[in-house]
Amino acid sequence: MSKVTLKEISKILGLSTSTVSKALKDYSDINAETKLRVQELANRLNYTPNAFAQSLRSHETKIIGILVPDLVHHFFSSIINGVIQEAEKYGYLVIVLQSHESYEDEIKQLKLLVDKNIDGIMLSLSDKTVKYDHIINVIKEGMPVVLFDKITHLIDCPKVIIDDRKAAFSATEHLIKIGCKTIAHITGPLKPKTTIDRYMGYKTALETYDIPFDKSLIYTSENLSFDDGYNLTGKMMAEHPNIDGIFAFIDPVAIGVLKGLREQNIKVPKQVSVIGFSNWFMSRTTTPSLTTIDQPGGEIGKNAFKLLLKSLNQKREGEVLTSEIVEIPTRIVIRKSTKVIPFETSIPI
Amino acid sequence: MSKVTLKEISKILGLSTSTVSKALKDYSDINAETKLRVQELANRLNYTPNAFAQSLRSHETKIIGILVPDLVHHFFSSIINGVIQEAEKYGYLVIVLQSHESYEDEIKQLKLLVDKNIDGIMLSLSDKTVKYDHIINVIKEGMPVVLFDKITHLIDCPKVIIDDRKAAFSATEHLIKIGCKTIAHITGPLKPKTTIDRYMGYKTALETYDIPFDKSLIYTSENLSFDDGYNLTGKMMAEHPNIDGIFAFIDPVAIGVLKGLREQNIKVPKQVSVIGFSNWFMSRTTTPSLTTIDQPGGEIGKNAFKLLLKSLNQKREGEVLTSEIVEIPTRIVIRKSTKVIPFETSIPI
DNA sequence: AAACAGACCGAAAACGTTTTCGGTAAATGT
DNA sequence: ACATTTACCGAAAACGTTTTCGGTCTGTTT
Repeated sequence: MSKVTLKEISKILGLSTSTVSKALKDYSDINAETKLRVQELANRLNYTPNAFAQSLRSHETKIIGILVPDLVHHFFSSIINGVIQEAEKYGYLVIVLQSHESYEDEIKQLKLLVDKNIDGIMLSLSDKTVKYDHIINVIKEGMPVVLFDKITHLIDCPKVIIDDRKAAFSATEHLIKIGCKTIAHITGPLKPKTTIDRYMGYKTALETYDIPFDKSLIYTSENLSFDDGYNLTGKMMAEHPNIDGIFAFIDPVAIGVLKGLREQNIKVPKQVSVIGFSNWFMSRTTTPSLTTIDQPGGEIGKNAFKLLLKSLNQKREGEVLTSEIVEIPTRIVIRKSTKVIPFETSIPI
Repeated sequence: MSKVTLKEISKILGLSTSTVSKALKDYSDINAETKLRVQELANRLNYTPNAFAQSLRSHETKIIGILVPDLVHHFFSSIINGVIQEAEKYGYLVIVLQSHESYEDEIKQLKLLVDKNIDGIMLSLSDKTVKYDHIINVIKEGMPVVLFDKITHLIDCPKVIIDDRKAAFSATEHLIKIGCKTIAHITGPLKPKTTIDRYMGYKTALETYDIPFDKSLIYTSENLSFDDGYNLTGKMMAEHPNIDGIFAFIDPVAIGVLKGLREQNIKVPKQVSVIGFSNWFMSRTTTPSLTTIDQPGGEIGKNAFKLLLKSLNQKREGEVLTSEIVEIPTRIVIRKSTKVIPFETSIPI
């Protein structure tokens, strides 16, 4: 029932707790035979050290926290998956929290983690967060923090990102290379840096290929939803019947567009090519299947944990924490919603 | 930098740590003025009690663990979401672990949680798990455990389930009511109870409506995947050209079927009605959108935490832990992949 | 004036571990 | 025979909190 302690083992064996502790940790100043006796009894009694007591002494929990805007998302859940997998290798457990895209919640949840004295924190900013004192303070107190995906360069700490701008450039470039002349872009609320970067990537690609930028070809999805994409399609095609390429900043919107176009009897990709962003699970199940940009969530998670681990070690050694930035490469996944481009199928970017 | 402790506060104020501790907890034997002085200083110094020390004394962590087969799943992530939300209300944090459908991993991860002395565990069995000693032992040691979704009645503890059999019955019944005569069922590897129950629900519905059961109408998807559904479609329609209804035991398979049927130019729902199970996010984005059974993951998670909390309280009070079973209702979501049934749109089951 | 009741505070033990610093006994060296 | 090393073990402090049990003052009652 109740857990075995060092004291009990020591009492049974007529030893001191110090000796028992040292025997279990294979100290050199303990007789080999004593060690054996202790270890054998500990095994028989199923002894496991009390984690609280250890933490109290060592100031380490072997627990880290991850705070994401929203867990129920393929992208974030695969990041968490990557973190958990990597953390497991080093004996760390992971507490998961959500900010629900709320600044106040982000502050609250962060405090919860800090108060639990966990070893480190990984977080992706909420879209509403525009002040960063709560995070900067936590770092100042000596807590290792790693930012990923939704980041800001106003916080000095290790970060894992994908280059949304570069990826959006590639997406747009792909549409250009298959011959699209009038390319619309569906963007979102211009708060998160990622959304802005995708917009910029689109613009840069047009410039690079000498296609005039037309602001009226920019549409905005407020809810990042399937329905938004579906509803915007009518408006887009009415205002610009000559659109032959659409780059949506996130897959569900692109899938909504696909459905909208089909209902208007506009052939994809013959008449209009559509490309999304994120490679959601369902994007390969649509008809036609969706060309999109793959963001490897698992890789982001793994690398974020690796950076955190590095900070943890630096802290233990009393070194100053570095602020490395790791960029995870994305790639374009070409499926059936875009016209074929000869001699190429998948371009790493 | 380093955290403030009771001792430091007491030193500054010329009090003992006991007095400071009691002042902060509003004990009645402390002078009101002293309390104020202490509380004010504690606030100014940003004092927060050391969680390790508290846990060491109280034997409580205010942390619980949840072990799921696979986090990157809409169903499981929404369960976890429900758990986290509910746990937050009571000041609990949640450690998330995965068994990856492996029996060995399940054992390993469970041990990790137990060794961390967390307060309680919620788990959904891996498909491979057929022995339950590792869990029963944990319960015997006094750890509160709640099972959800993938459960077994061989473990005596609180559980949260949906009635897969009843839900599958409704799904099949719906096909029957809209006039389907030859109804195929795609099932999976018959290990998890949920899969078996869905199979049984299908059979029971046929019996109830006097439709002869034909074993050759049962097909098996090994990987629960979109591709499986897609690939099985040809075989099904070749062997049984008169099929007019298909009940797939999980949405991605059903969506694969949808695509397969379209490629064979078989009209859905005119010629064949298709129903899935689980209401995955994408099932409403397909063409035609998929009729399916909704499993409310959030509700399952919330209720599982509530049961765990009850166990936690019972343990604290020294009472014997009860083994309540909560059944979460599912409902059929009727979309466009099944023919319409007059005078009914949504049947709660 | 003796006895008593509050009011207020502190000493100390406990939770279980780890690690430093001695200490004892035997073994080795001169 | 004495000094010194080696091998082994234990005492004790420390991590930070909580709570029991007294203890010392006042001030009040007979």
